Formats: sequence, structure tokens, C-alpha cells
Amino acid sequence: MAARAPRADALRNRSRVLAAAEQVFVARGTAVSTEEVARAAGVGIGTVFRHFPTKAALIEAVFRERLRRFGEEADQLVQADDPSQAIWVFLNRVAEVAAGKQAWADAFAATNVRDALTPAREQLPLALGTLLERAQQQGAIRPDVTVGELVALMLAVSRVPELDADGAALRARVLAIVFDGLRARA
Amino acid sequence: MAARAPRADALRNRSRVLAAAEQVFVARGTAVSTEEVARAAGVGIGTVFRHFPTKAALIEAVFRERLRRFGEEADQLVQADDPSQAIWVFLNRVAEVAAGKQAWADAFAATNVRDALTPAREQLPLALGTLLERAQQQGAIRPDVTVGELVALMLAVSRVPELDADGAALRARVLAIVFDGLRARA
DNA sequence: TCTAAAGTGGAGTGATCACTCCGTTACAAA
DNA sequence: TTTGTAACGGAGTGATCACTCCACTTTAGA
Repeated sequence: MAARAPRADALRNRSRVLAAAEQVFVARGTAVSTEEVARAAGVGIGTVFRHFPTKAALIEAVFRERLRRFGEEADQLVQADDPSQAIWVFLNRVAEVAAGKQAWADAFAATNVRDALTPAREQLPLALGTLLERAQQQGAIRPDVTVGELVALMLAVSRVPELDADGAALRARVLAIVFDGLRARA
Repeated sequence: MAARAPRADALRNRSRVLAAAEQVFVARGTAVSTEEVARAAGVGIGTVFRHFPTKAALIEAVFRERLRRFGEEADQLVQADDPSQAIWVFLNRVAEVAAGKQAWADAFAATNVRDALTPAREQLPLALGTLLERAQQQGAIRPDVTVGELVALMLAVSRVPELDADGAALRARVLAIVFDGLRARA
């Protein structure tokens, strides 16, 4: 009955696979073969499937890990001093990380990570909710916006295609328009 | 040298395949097999490949056809009388058609349709440019927005995921925020 | 140090696809 | 109507994947 301690190499390999998968998925999309993920992680393909029973489970785990880290960043911003700026800092940060990464919507389509964004259960939506409420009390953001709408907007903006040569500039201008839509009217 | 007239069945089959492919791609994504497209069109798989040499070419053709129809709608709105409303009508129409259709960004990722959105070459960006200019002269839309930004925004919004039970309502609220960002300030 | 069990790696398996090939069919022009 | 040819259909081909299986290795606990 007493569970044995997990083996050190198993833990190490698991996090290696997660890190390598994130890199590879972000760079080349979630359509890359599991074998390539294994190669990038320096493990055999059998090891990948031991830790993540299906490819969908691997994609989901990568996405959840990314959201978890966003949750930590949001929490740190909740502690910080300047409440009216905090939410803009966070949204900019999300846009920056998401820039040009096709893998995100793939992950959303392929897996069921909705509950990772459900308030009252996960760190990210809770912290983001706090940031949003504060910004609304300060009059920085219009009062009728919800956390769900914010998340949807950021997911949408993360998919802005590279229409012209300077994709970064286009993304910045699109983001500025969306932010203006979020601001409270005088 | 004198080219023979194209066969009636070839023309018929080509448009049948295009129509069936749009239906199937929109309903189930561009990952569906070419054989399913052929079945939906009521033709053999060989016929599909005769008209569209690769699957990517088929996806691109479906997407271009969709853009072409949007271009026609935009042109009709250019003729219409109420210039300050025309662009909102058009943007709403695009959002309505795009709602819940995962196939779009797939098409964008998989094919090279950028030039179908290049102004001065295609109907859609030209007509949309006219609608935008008018709306800006009327003071309905902020003067610094470009056609490219509009297109990018609409592509992004078309990818708003279904985060909660009522996907349509979420999309509507997200669209309202984006539209507010586009409006000119008093 | 010893050993039972957990973990590893990678060849192998079956399924799925995009695409080809060619015998048959249907059309346009004469 | 006849005929040359463009178009059709669908079995077949080769490549790619996700996933399995098991002989071997490494680890935790005694």
C-alpha cells in the first residue's frame, strides 16, 4: 500500500519531454511527429508514451503548463503596487509570448483545456479576475467586460496572421485597437 | 492551336467539388480526407485530383472562392446609400459567416492566400478599402486604421474559441469590444 | 550490496492519407 | 453518327504516424 518514491530519472525525463514538446510545438506546430519530440528531448519514443498516454494528452499537458506559468505571472502582478497598469502589463506579456505561435489554437482545438480557464478552479482565471476587477474599479477598463471575454480576446489576438512583411508591427497595431476597445469611456 | 471548348461535365464536377469541399471543411476542418470530399461531391477521388493537383491547392481554391464572394458583397455595399453604416454591416456579415468555422485559420496556415488580400489586385481589399475610407471621412472609424489591420482583426475574431456554453453570445460581446476599438473618439 | 520493480528505448504494427495509373466512359466537333 | 480525346473512377502504392511490446537498464529500499 505504501507508495514507492518516484524514480529520479522518471521525473527528469517527464519534464524534459514537456520542455522539448513546448519548444517543438511552438516552433513547428503540433503536427510534428511524436518521434521528433522524443528526439528533441533526448529520450526514446516509448518514454514519451509512458508519461503521456496519447499525443493529445501531451499537447494538453504542454498547454496547461503554459497557462500555469501565466497564472504565476498574473499572481505576481496582483501583489505589485500599480493596480491600474498591472492588467495592461499582463495582457501585453501574453500577446508577446503568443506572438506568431500557431500551436496555441491547435492545442485549443485538439484538447479539452476549457476547465483550465474556468474561474474558481484555476490560478490563472482567478488572478486575472482580480486584475480585471481592480482595473475596472480604477476606471481603466470598461465595467461590462468579463474574464471570459478577456481570455477569448487574447486567444484571438494570438492568432493574428502575418499578412505583411512586418508581422510584429501589425500585431502591435491590432493589439492597440483591441486595448482601446477595452478602455472605459470618459 | 484553337482550344477545344471545355466539357460540360468537367465544369459541373469542378464546381461540385468546390462546393462540397467548402461544406465539409467548414463542418469538420481541413483535416478530412480527400476521399470524403469526393464522396460528398458525388465524384471519384481521381476527379478531385484532376481539378486540384494537391490537397493544399483545393483548400486554397475553397478559401479564395469564399473571399471572392465576400468581395462581391463588399462591392454591393459600396453601391448602397448609407456610407457610415455600410462597413459595420460588412464586418458583421464576415463575423457571422466565420462563426465557429475552424477551417479558416487552417486554410490560412496551410496555403498561400496572402495575395488574395493584397490591395490593388483583388476585389475584396479594394472594396473594403473604399468602405473604410468613407467611414473614416464620416468620422465613424478612427482615421489611423488600415485595411490590413481590419482584415487581421476579422481573421482573429473568426477564431474566438467556444469557451462557454453559449459561444454565439461570447462572440457577439468580443466583436462589440473590437468594434468599439475601431470607432473614432469624440 | 542485493534485488524486485519501475522505467527505458526503439523496432515493429496497423491504420490512414495524399496521390498515381490506367481501363472505361462521355463529350465536342466534324 | 462517328470518332478522337478529355475526363472519369477507384483500386493500388508508398509514406507517415500514433501507439505497442518486450528485452534490457536503472533505481529505491532493505
